[in-house]
Amino acid sequence: MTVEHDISMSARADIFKALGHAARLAMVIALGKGERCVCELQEVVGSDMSTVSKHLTVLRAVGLVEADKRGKQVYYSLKLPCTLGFVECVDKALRERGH
Amino acid sequence: MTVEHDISMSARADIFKALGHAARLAMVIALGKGERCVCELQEVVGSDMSTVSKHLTVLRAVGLVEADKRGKQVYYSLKLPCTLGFVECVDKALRERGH
DNA sequence: TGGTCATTTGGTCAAGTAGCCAATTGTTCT
DNA sequence: AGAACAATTGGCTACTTGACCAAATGACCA
Repeated sequence: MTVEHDISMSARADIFKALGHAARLAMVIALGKGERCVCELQEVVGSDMSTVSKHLTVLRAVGLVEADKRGKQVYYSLKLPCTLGFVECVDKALRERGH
Repeated sequence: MTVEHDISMSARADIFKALGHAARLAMVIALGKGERCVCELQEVVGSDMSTVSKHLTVLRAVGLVEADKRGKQVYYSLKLPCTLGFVECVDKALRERGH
């Protein structure tokens, strides 16, 4: 068997849903290069810090990222690096049909 | 470089978004085993056929699946099989924290 | 041609999501 | 203690989504 069926379909879908937003996906890709604090991620996506923080809450809720508070800053890191592999496959498909 | 940055982030995110719904993800997983007509997919997810059809429109719009009309039926097939690989990785993570 | 079956489309409504601002929490520095 | 900074939370509004029903399309069969 390749794909398991005893895991809730919505639990799986929630992970995709969390990645289904340009800002959140951009942050996950940035985290692929190493941990970043919220203010650094804010620069990546360019929106209000409160918005960034809420996006990070979504990513944390599904276990895609992990938060580590150190001093005044909170550092986020990627817990599911295989996400980047899928992004590459998606990119390949998008390139093939000419973005 | 591992992840390209000249491809629109929202184009990528739209693919994740399309997968971010239990019914759509279930259909994609079912299509991983081979092509299926809409009525077969309807049995997989159990909702109204019009709802299933709209979900399939979403998947088709982002290029995840392909439609082929043969006689009265429309057969859908999976265009991005690497999706299944990511689902497996997601499953592994979900299992590790005890679904 | 008329009927039936598979699928799609249009419309409506309830529910969910994203963004911003303002206010709050918690930490460091003086 | 009080100022300054990083991050989170609450609240509001605008927008998007999902589900169902009803109606339309399109293919096959009698």
